[in-house]
Formats: sequence, structure tokens, C-alpha cells
Amino acid sequence: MDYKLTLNLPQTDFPMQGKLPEREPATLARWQEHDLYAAIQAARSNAPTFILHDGPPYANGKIHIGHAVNKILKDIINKSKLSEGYRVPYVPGWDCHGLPIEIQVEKELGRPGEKVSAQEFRNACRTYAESQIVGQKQDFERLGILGDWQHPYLTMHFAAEANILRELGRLTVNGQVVRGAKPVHWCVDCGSALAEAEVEYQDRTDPSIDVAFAVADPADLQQRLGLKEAIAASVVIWTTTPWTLPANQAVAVHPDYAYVLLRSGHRHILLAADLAESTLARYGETSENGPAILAECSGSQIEGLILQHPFLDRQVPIILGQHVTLEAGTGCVHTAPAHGVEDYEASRHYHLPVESPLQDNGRLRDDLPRGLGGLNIRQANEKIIELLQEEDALLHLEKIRHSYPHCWRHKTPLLFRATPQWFISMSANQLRDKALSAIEATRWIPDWGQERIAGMIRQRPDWCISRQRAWGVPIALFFCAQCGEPLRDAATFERIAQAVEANGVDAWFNQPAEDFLPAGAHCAACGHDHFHKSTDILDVWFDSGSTHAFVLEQRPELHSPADLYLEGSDQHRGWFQSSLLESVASRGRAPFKAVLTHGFTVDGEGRKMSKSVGNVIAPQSIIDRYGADILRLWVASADYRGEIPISDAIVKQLGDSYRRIRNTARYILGNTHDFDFAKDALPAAELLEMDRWMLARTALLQEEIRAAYAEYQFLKVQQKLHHFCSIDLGGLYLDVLKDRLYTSPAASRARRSAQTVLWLMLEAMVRWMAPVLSFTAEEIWQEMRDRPAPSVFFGEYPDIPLPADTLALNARWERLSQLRDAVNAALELLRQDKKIGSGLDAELQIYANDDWQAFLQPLGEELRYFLMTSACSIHAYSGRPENSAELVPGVALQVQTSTASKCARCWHRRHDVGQHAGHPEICGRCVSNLELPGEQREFC
RNA sequence: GGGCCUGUAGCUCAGUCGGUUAGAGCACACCUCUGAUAAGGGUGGGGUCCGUGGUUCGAAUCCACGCAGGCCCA
Repeated sequence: MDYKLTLNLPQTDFPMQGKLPEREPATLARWQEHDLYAAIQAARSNAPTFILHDGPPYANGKIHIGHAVNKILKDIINKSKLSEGYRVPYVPGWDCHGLPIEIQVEKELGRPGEKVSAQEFRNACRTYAESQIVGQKQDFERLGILGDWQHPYLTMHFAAEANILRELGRLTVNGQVVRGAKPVHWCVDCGSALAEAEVEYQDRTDPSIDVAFAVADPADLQQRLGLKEAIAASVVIWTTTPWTLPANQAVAVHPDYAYVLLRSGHRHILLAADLAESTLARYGETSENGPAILAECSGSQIEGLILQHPFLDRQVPIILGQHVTLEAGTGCVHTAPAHGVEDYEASRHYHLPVESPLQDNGRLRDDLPRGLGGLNIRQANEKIIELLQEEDALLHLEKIRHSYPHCWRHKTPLLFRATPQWFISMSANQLRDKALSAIEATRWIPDWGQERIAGMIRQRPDWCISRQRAWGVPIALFFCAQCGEPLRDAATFERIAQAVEANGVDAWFNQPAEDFLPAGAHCAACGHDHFHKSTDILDVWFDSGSTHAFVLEQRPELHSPADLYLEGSDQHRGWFQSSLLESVASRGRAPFKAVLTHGFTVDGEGRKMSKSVGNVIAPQSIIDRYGADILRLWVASADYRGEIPISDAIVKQLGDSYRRIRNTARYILGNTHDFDFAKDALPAAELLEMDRWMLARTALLQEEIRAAYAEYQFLKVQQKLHHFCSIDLGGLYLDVLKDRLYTSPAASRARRSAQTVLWLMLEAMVRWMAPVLSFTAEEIWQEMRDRPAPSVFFGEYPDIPLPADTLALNARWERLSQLRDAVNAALELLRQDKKIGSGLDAELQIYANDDWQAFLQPLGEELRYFLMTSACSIHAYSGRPENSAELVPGVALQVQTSTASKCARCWHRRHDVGQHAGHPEICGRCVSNLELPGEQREFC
């Protein structure tokens, strides 16, 4: 007889191999077909909400691994909140306006106003953005991200554009939008000012020059320094941008530093005392006794001293500035307010002109004297150095390699240049202070994010929101033709917003001003009645910074502030900051309660990914080879607070980890194929002891996992889940359980007890893994009998009864487990000696002291099942033979190779095999299990 | 150059207030099972705690200075 047919072996259609790249798309199709997102929303219509507001990716290009990390983290959080019973509306979005799309469209159509009109150009941008969104949306959905993909928010929706304008209107009416002429990064190729996020730094070689500015009135200097006689002297400045010298309006010194007058070559020079020696060394002048100092003074003593511009007919003052440092140069700073932010700030106090002869095209004005007219930057540098030599004002010239701002699109060097721009003032209405308070009221994860963004807000200049471009929301405001003040009229903005809502931004560009301006409008500042229409467009950071207004506040299922914003740590400078500033300026509070940041993806060596290095790993390549769940598991297994490394080795390791989890679920499915929880489950009190213990472990672990999710510590979730599958289950429980599951009568208490616990475990495990291994959890869910919902994502965590005697169970079974480990180690010695193979080849003689005897004796026959040996007898410790091994204090062990016959059914070696006439090949308990009533089990 | 952050086994991570021989899982090696089988079980090896210096009876842990890397800024 083939006794194998009498066993309850596992049966399941759930495949061992994931074959995720093949199987996941089918699961995804099922979710889409049934509109899982909408169905879950409907099922939770009355539940409390959790709102994670999606930061919009830019609608250009394929998604990269960083996008995947970001969206997967969001999805894990959203799904873990679903498991806790929340209603979790998640509306993904896209950032649609801006330069990168313009550049793509320019490649096809040329610049707006050349071959195509501005309106046609904008239409082409819109079409292009739409096409990009289609691709990205598909890729995001393939990751298994649950959200309202059919109704995402787009910054280029007419309604969004209109509401962005309403936000601009609020801030303008409040007096927080101001017009100014400030130096901004200017790209000649773009013909536009750039946002700070659009600037990148590259190394570049520039001339480094030391220039003498002669003191115009030596008598003034004599008096200030208390010199015996008036001598011709020069103040020395150092610069790497000679072309800005025509815009020089002053030389700045620090009020508190010491400055000295000393002799250098044929002239007297004035410079910071601490830099005198290094400066002279640069000129090739060294002296053993140090420089000969003629006089000394503080910076404040020479404030207002008049200097002669070295090659123009202009006299400029010495001014004071806190920004002057002693790190390089001479401690005297060439100040061109049109070309440097600090120069501008320092000059403002002295009412110096903010004028530059540099034009939009990057060339000097034609009317400049001395052959400078019409020169570009490089030509101007050369010509100016020539002029300085002619004037004997050049003290030193060398080449310097330094990092310099470049345009992120064109890779060309940028200019600092004063142009008329619109700003959100950081000081109006105490925006800076209010923003800092809002930061304190927000939870930052990790906590150092708070200090990081606060430091940025403390330092940052006014927010330049204007761009001289075509594709974006217009800065739809009117400003006084005489004094430049914007018209601060709410009704005007509302008229514009309504027109944009109906017809798009073309309404602003195409309709006449009279359509929007109130009759008889006058400038509130100067009374003038003629207004200009601004043709600038808004910084895209203002668009995305307003999503809280046009998404969170507008969609009925959402509200503001959001519970969480979650983006890469670069967004402390980007979206977190623009959203914070816009919201604080318009509403006086942050648009988020908490902000979580993650690090950037790096390769296996911890280096950033770059095309040129060739270490880029595309999410698609991992999905195609391993599946989205592996990618998701990778995200969950990394400490996302720092850099997140990825490499082939890391992904391969995760594949191994995944298989363990999958196979554990498969094994449980196989062993519960004939189990119907509603009919067959046993109450907790009737469970066998080890089953109760494992139930308790499951219940406690579930609490740990829920806590880990609540703390956003997915790494812990992943580790605990995996540890549970491989150590608690594979290495112990399932191993011990096999004998009982396979050999006991199918519907016996012994087997139903195990199945009850296995089922509850699977119910729990599938929830634990669902936020991370979404596809696999769903696949398991579909294999489970009598599932109460069509998808795993409808359910909450199951209630797992915690046995009343949990503490005692833990103590008892942990002690038993330690004994089991020691027995395994002893068995291994025989196995290595080829005396046994399976543990069932062995018989144990356990010599236990009184304490251990009392502990072990009650287990009776079941001890051998727990230790997975064929026999196990207990004797007095005092009777232990000399060759016995001490397992733990008070327990000695002697192992023998069993001489008994192997039962053909349960494979235990038992001496009663063959004693039953009807079943000559099997042991007594197997006979009982076959012919009933079957053996009784209490413990394991 | 400045701000913030990271560095523990081949990999991913623990390591509490400074306190025994620095842990876990995976990978690896060896053994084993063949009724989870492209699975399962057992045993074992593996560490310059980034470096140097300091504080301390005692440092992975605290301090200083470096090195390497990341994000942001100049």
C-alpha cells in the first residue's frame, strides 16, 4: 500500500516561482478593470481621512529610480493607513509649465514669435506635456501605486491656472508681491532670469585680477589716517569678473576689520591688515620683516572716502558692508550693485545707482567709451585688462579655476544682472518670521529636516517669481506706467482668473487691458492713470507651491493642511519651501502637518547615478527582470533617510528574501486547502499549546509591525516579516508542525488546531506585506478561501486573540526552543560523522535534573515531535553516562542511531512497526490515525 | 568655500545612559532531507565599528581634526 496517499499533504495552485514580470500586469489589469481605487474610496466614505499630498513630478521624460522611490514610499504609507481603517484619497499630480518643456518644443518649432506665434507655441507645449504624462502615468501605475490616476491634478488645467492666478492676486493685494530691480542669475541663451533651482555649478577658468582704485583726494586720506603728508595711495580690489568693472559704483570694506597702508612696488596701497602678507606674496614681494606699514585704521574710518574709477570718468565711494570677508582677496570688495546680490544690498543703503551697461544679449552697450561698446563678456574681459595696464592700475593678473554658476539647460555661464523682476518679499507682513514659526509647528521626519529648512528660510533672499518666457501662468497684473507699482485690486484679479478659467492663459495675452481694468483706475502710489500689462510668466515653483490651494482646498475628497508631504531632501529648497511660503503668505500657516524626506539613490559604491559614469539603473529594467514587488521591497528595506544604494547584488539579495516570504505563504496555503475557518476553526482555548504560543507571537508581532508602519519604519516591517517567515516559521513552527499536519486525521483536533493558527497567520501576514509587496499580497489573497473582500486592500488588520497565558507560554516555549537548538547542535555532530541523516534516524536519552524533569515530563511522547527525533526518553540527571553531552546546565544528552524500522507512513523509526497485522509497514500511532480515533495531541 | 546628513561583516540593517567576547537576517562554506523540491532543515566561518588624536578605569558610542560619499547653497 502507498501510505503517502493517506497523508494530508499540502495542495495549492499558488506557484512557487513568482514570475512577477509576467504575473504582475495581470493583477494590475484586474485592479484597473474593477477600479480598485474608486471602490475602496466608496467603501471608506465615512472613515477618518489620511491625506498624503502628492508633489508633482515634472512632466518631461521617463520616470527614473528616484521617482520610483518617491512614489513607492508614498504608496506604502497610503496602504498602511488603509489597513488601519482610514479613508485615504490620493491624487497624483504633474508639474506642467516651465523651461524644460519649452526647450523640447523649441527644438521642434523654434522660439515663440519666430516661426510660430506665442499662442501656437503654448498649445504645442500643452500637447507635449500631455504626451509625457501619458507615459509617466503608465509607469507609475505599473509600480502598483494606488491612486486616482483617472483624475490627476495638472498645473496646466485651466482651473488650476486660474487658481494659481488667484493666489498671485491675494499676495499682490496683500502687498507681498513687489517690483524690484535686483541682480538675478541671467542666462543669455534663455534671455531670462533663472530660478535658483535652474542654476548648476561647473568649473570654469577666469582671469583673476587685482585692481588699484586711486584715492581721489589724498588730503582726505591724510586726515583720516593722521599721516604726516598727503600721499598718492590706492585701494586694492580683487575680482574674477573684470567685465563688471564698468558697473562699479563703490568699494566695500568691513567696518570692524583693520586696514593698513603700505608700500608695494612703486605705489602705496590700502588693504585689510590680515591679508597684506598673502597679497604681497601674490605680487611676488616678500620681506623677512613683513610688510612696512605706514598707517593703520578700521574700515569704518575710511567710509565715504572717494576713489577714482580706474578707467572710466567716474568717482566712487568706499562703503561699509558686513558681507566683506578675509577669506580671499584684499578685504576691499569691488561693488557693482547691478551684478551681485550682496553688492546690491550693501549699496541700497547708500542709494547708489543700480546701473549696468550690460544688455539682454550679453553685450556691453554700444555707447560705452574706450572701445568697450558692443563687446561680449570675454572680449570685455580682455579689453578691460588692457585698459588697466594702460592706466597702470593692474597690480596682478592670473588665471583661476573655480566653480561658477551655469544654466542647467544650456550649460553656459550665467551672469549676475539687475533686471526688473517681480518678487515675493520675505519681509512684507513678516513672511520670514511667520514661515519660521510655521516650520516649528510642523513635524519633520527625520527631525533634522527642521533645522535644514529653517536655515534656508533664515538666509534666503526675496523670492523672484518672474520669468521672461512663454510657457506658464502669466504674472497677470497691471503696474503703473509711471512708478511701477502693481495695481492691488482684488476684483481685477478675479476678472482675469475667470477669463483664464474659461479660456486658458491666452485670455490674458490676447484680450485688451480694458476687459479687466476697472474704469478710472489710478495708481495708489502716485495717482497716475496709465498701466502696463505684465508679460512675464510665473516661476513654476509658484505653480507647484500653490497646489495646496488648487488641489487640497478644491477637491471635495481632500482638505488642507495635508497630513503629510513626502519628497526627496532636495525639496527643502524646492517644493516644501515654495508651498510653505505661498501658504504662509496667503493663509498664515503651513499647508502640511508633517513633512517626510528621503535621500537620493546611489550605486553600490555610494556614488550618485549619472549618465556619464554609466551607473544609472532604470526602474523599468528591474521591473522587467524581477518585478515591481522586488523594487518595492528594495524601497522598504533601505534606510531612506540617507542615501539609498542599489546594485545588482542588492536586488538579487532581495529576490532571495522575497522567495522566502512567498514560499512561506505558499506552504500555509497548501496546508489549509481543506480548511474553512468559519466551520473548522477552533476557539483559542482548545488550541494545542504550541499553536497558542505561535498565535501569541503572531499577535505581538502584528502590534510591532503596525507600530513600525505608524513610525514610517518600513525597514523594520520588512525585517520582522522576513525574520518571522524564516526563523519562527520555517526554522521552528512549520518544521515541527509537518508531522501533525500530514499524519493526523484530516479533521482531527490536532490538525484543525494547527490550521486555525496558520490561517490567522496568513490573514495577518497578507496584511503586513500588502503595503510593500502589493502584487504578491493580492495574489495570495486571491488564493485564499472564502475571502471576505474582492481585494486585500479593502481589509483592515485581523483581530488576533492574545491568549490569556501568553507570558507563561512564551517562557515555556522559549525554554523548550533553547533546548531544541542544543539538541540540533548535538545531532549535527552525528550527521557530520555520517551516523545519521535525518533527525528521525536518532533516538535521544535525556538526563535531566529535577527541575528540568518536572518541566519536560508532562510533554510525554510529544517531546520527540518537538525535537523531531524518533524517540526521546527522560532519565535522572544523576544517571548520565560519561560520554553524554551537557546541553544546558542540568540537562545531558546521549544520542543513538535508531535500530527500529522506519514507519512507511510517518517515517519515524519505531519498534512497534509491523505489530499490526493489517498494516505491517507502519507504526502504532499511524494505525490509530488511519483507523481512528487517532492519536491525541496536547502540546505540539 | 558654507549649511544639513551618512560611514558597523560580502549585502541590507540593529547596537539603549559610555560597561562582559559588537549582534540579526541574507549571501557564503559544509552537512542533511527528498512528503514545501528551481523548495525545506542543521552547523559553521566571517569585523581596522572610515582614519588619526583626545576625554575616560573603560569608546562603535562623547570631543576635535581629517578622509570618503550624498543633498542644498555660494
